Amino acid sequence: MSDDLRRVTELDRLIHEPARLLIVTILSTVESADFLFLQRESGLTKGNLSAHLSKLEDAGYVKIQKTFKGKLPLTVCKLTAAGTEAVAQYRQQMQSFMNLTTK
Amino acid sequence: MSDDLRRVTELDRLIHEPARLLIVTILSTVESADFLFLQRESGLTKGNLSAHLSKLEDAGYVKIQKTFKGKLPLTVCKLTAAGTEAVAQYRQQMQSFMNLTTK
DNA sequence: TAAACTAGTTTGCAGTATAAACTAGTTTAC
DNA sequence: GTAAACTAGTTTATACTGCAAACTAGTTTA
Repeated sequence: MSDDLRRVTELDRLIHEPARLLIVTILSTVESADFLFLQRESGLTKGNLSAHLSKLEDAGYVKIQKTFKGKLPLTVCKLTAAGTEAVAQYRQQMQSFMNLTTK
Repeated sequence: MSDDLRRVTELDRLIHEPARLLIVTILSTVESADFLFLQRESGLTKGNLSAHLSKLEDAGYVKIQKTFKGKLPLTVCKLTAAGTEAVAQYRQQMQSFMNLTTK
């Protein structure tokens, strides 16, 4: 009876975490973003952002390129195809869930 | 600029957890529900359900009444006014977030 | 009266989010 | 020239969490 409702427990926890949901959402609005841009936009601390980015990278959702801007390190992040797909699916599942009880 | 987006990190974590989101959503569709009904509907294990209910109770979101059905214990759960309000707010916040990028 | 069942709760463990502390290098001040 | 402050991150420590297995307390069945 509440089989549809139950699917809420199948949400991708990697995306579900608010800090990461924020990060991937920001990333989905730009072609790519460097670390400091993400930090400013998200308001997360460096440590926190770094840890979340590593998880997203491990999951294959974000590609991280380390280069240099002049002599300073520059970390550029970009959603992968898998990441884009995961975000789309998450949004679809969450919206479906919301629609089940909103009306 | 992404101030609106950032609010996603302010979501009530107590409600955000999928298992609890499921529980409170089920509770919001009924006047009250006993433990076994919730277990069947949610598909959660007893231990898990018990632990989540305790958290919701501690938060004041769910009222738990322990009685007996004949000689067997019966645990009846019910959303409190605060719980109903918290769920409504969560839904509103999550929907706002979704609307920011879905469009 | 022993075995199986009911209705839960507690415990143990593995995983998590977070900020503080750290690393490695660069620029500025004196 | 070298000490202090800054940049751009990563690692570590801690406190919290979700989860199922093990347990509790009582009841019914054999």
